[in-house]
Amino acid sequence: MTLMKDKIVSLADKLIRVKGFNAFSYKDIADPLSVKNAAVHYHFPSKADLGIAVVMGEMQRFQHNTRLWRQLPEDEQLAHLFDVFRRHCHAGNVCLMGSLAPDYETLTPPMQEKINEMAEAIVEWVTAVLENGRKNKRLHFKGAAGDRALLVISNLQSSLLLARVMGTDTFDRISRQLLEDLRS
Amino acid sequence: MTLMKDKIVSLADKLIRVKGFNAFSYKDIADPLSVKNAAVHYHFPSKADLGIAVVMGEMQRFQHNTRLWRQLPEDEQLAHLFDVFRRHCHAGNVCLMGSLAPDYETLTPPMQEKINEMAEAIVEWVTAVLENGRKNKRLHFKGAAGDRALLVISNLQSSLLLARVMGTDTFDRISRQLLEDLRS
DNA sequence: TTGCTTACTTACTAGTAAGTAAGTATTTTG
DNA sequence: CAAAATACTTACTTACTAGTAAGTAAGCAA
Repeated sequence: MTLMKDKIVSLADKLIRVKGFNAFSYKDIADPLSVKNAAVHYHFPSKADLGIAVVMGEMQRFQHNTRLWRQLPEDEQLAHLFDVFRRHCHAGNVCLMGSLAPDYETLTPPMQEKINEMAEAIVEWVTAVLENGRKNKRLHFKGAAGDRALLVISNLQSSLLLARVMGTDTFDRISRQLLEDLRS
Repeated sequence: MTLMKDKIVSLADKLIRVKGFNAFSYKDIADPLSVKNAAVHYHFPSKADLGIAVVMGEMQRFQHNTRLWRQLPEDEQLAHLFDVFRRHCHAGNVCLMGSLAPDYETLTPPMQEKINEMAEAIVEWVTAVLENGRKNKRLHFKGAAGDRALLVISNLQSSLLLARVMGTDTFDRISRQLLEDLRS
């Protein structure tokens, strides 16, 4: 767990969320950390390696968070997820999926694969929470839980994108509506 | 109405939707059209000029379509909009907003401005359709029409992104769910 | 037919991209 | 204490980027 390695991943994560994967360079990482671009290549030989590390970092945070929330009622677990996105919104970030999906066709197959894994992990978790929440009468919706999960994720992702163009209250308007729909 | 100029815009539109604005170059446009990159610069001095032309083209198509649909019942107007997105989905495209929003911070202010205009035009139209549809009992939903419009647009946008990563049926699952929610 | 405009090409610049080979200082290990 | 691994730097390459300056061929206009 080198310090520098973590700093590189963390900065790359931020750059992907703010500028997009194809719009940042190794220089954008090396300069703020006061190292040379070759130092970044030492830790991550190719840009795809760095991209994969960023996605894996996000997956670990997601797993860590959802474990912390496991004991809570399902509507509160969902509210916590919304809150993660809200914080990103106010930091001017979009979510990793929202940033990487448009660039998907320009990425290497191994990186595409990691993005697929991340997407499936999130869908799986939201589906389970919705399904259990409906059983416990804490959440109410029509149709299959899997389909509804896609709708929820799609909204969270896209409201961050819209918020960037139309202002941060866009996120709150969408997510409030969405959470109210599920609670009543 | 030069032929070449239209071909350039049309190809740029496709490239933005498939690879993203920062991932294509003038060469990607010049080569398939069998001209030199300077020819592209002749028509569009800077890449931002080209980007603006693409956004304006999309706005014109949107205006043209919505005018054609004006006489239809609101739920059918909405279904037509969904269909435009469905066709993009099956062509492997994401929508312009979905592609340009992640890159927003890397774009020039004039181009950001044009994207804002496009977003506002779409939100305005969907809001009006939802509002009228609720009056005519053809659409049913809770909350403000403007908030609901954001939710609808957010879903259309994001389901194209998710479809790219998780397969095209993702789009259909989300949009069916969404349209059923509004119709019942 | 002279002159202007349109739509390019040719040939180039300056800058930046990812990536690498070889060297070095520092720490770790047998 | 010597060897080897770690974490870099220096210096470089190759390839591509947006963008430009100058020239040209074809068509139209007075």
